[in-house]
Amino acid sequence: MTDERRLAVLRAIVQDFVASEEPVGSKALVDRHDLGVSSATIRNDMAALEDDGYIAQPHTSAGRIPTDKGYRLFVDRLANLQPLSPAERRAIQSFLDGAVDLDDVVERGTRLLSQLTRQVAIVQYPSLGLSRVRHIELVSLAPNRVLLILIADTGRVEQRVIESPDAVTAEMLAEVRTQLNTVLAEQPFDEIDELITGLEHKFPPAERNLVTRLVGAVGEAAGGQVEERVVVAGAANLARYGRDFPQTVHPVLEALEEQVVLLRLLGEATAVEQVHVRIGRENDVADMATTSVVTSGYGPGDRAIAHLGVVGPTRMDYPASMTAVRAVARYLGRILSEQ
Amino acid sequence: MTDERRLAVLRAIVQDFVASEEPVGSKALVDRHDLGVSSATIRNDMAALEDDGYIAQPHTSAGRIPTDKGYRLFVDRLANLQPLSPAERRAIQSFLDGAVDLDDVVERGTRLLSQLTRQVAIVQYPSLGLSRVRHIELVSLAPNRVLLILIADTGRVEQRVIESPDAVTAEMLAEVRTQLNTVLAEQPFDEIDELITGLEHKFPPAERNLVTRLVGAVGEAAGGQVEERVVVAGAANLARYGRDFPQTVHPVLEALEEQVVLLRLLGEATAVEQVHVRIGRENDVADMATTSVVTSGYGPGDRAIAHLGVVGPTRMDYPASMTAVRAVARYLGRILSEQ
DNA sequence: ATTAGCACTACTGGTTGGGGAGTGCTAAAA
DNA sequence: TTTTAGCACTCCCCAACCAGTAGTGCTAAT
Repeated sequence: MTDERRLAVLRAIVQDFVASEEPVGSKALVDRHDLGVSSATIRNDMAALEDDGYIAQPHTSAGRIPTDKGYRLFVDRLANLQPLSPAERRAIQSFLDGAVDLDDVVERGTRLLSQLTRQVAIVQYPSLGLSRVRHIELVSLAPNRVLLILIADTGRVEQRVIESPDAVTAEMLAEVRTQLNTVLAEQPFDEIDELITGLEHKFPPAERNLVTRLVGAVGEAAGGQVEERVVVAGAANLARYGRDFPQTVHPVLEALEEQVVLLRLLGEATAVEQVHVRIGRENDVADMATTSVVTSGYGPGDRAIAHLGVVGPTRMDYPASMTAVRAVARYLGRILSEQ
Repeated sequence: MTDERRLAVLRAIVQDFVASEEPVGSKALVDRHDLGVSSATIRNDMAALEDDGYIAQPHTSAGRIPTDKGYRLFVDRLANLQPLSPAERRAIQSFLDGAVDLDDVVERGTRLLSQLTRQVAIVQYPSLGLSRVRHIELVSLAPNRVLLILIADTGRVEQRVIESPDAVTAEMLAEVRTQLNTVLAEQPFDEIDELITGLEHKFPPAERNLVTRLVGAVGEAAGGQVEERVVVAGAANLARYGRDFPQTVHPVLEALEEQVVLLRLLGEATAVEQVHVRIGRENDVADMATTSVVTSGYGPGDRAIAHLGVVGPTRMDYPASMTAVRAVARYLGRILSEQ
């Protein structure tokens, strides 16, 4: 019994099961793939694969379905990512080219990804913490109310209203704006805190109170994971699978409404260009034990400053999802580098 | 046979069916509501109600369920909205009080509404067209790239990047900004187009090209329904009902991802304080024939400048939904008027 | 190491037969 | 005229049962 054939059998099982959504038996396998041996031989191989935990039987006398471990082996060693077809490539291009904004880019990217994979797509905005300051703007809304606008080099724009106990004059505002921009321009957001400490001492004592407050707000807005933003699209695709894991779809949908969960799913900083797959229980969100997540980092250079990915049932078309995720990540990265 | 009793029977049927999700029979009715007559009498009433199209039988020898027409009569004449409990009132208050931003308000409002009703909640941002300009800001991002920021009196902030063929100097930008603000401050957004036509003639010919472009972008951003924004939360709640209308949940979820559909659902300008109900086929979205929509306008004054609502199965708790929608609309309106 | 053959298992789908909830109708009572 | 008790009837629901079948594991032969 050659080891390669066993792997080929596993691959065939995964492919057939993903396609048919039904347990696949030895007979069906030899019919649809020319493995060159009889179904009896395949049965032996399957028994071995089951012993090793790669596949399982829903019940005796049923076909086999891949286990999480089986999928893992599949994506690690058996999945060959075919490149996108020129048509797909063009579709992506034209879909993303019309974008005018970062908002637009992220929005379209998410929709695109969900349509491409027919699954739930998640795209994170470029993380502020990993970007640089392009510009800071302060706009007076009312005497004691200032709108703070942060613009990052990725094109991301964040705004926040700051309430001030005292009235703010236009001159003060202009002065603070200038100071902030000279000190912070082109600096990484995550160094803002250090850079602006003590800035209020450049101002006359009477204004210090206000300046401290403004500066504090800048630091806060820039600092936290508070300001991570994530967009989801294609939740309807989950329902398509509903028939199979019916009572599972509700908690999953619920989980997908939580920012925190989304960020956890997208995972820690991976390198750009590297596609990550977490299968079933591998992702540590309780309600997601029956789903898999395919993610990738993306960014303008070779550092990932944001993540994107798709969520679907463990029984998904991994190669297709991985190619799509990688492709969209690349395009978004390219767009970011043009900003 | 008194007419009132027939209505009471309809009310009882609606209430029981909403609670139990099962067809309700004459026997069960007299058990749970003291109607003072026997089940045989109720049967007669039910036959009459069925003749008039208010209730229907899934099949012979089953109980009755309300038809769309029945629900309609129920909400029009039989539903008595009980006021919120003090506890609920406090919950809403504390939930919305923490909001710092308009974004925050809308976000929290949507979540609140979906939790209150356990249904899908939709909240629209205050329509730009119906707001007034508070401030317009132009920020130079790159020599030929300008960030346009529109701030409305509702606190809504819109931004848009404008590409310019020629380089823009800081002085030009400042001049345009001043002009725009003097002309437009406190003016309604939907009059912007008229107000800014010809503005470029106030500038030297060399700059006119650019000014036209900037001004055009302002008009465009302000003008269209393009810039309506809608937020959805609680889509997971749809799945709870999945068991009942199982293959219906997918198209509904899909429809809810389309901005256009959402706006159609929220409907045309209703007066503030007035809760609207559209039942089943009454709302003209094809995939929504089995869902009902409860909406209300909201705004700072007595004019509705935005809408919000919930979407659920036709078999929903209308009184509860209507009270919740009305309450949240009121609170949001109040918050807007404080901006 | 592979394969044919065979006994065995358990799901699937169709059929059958109470049991029950609910109805409509009729005739009597109020 | 309205209400009610009684009763026959309908049709769903459920469980049991029954082949039919797809699939397996094992054994013995190639």
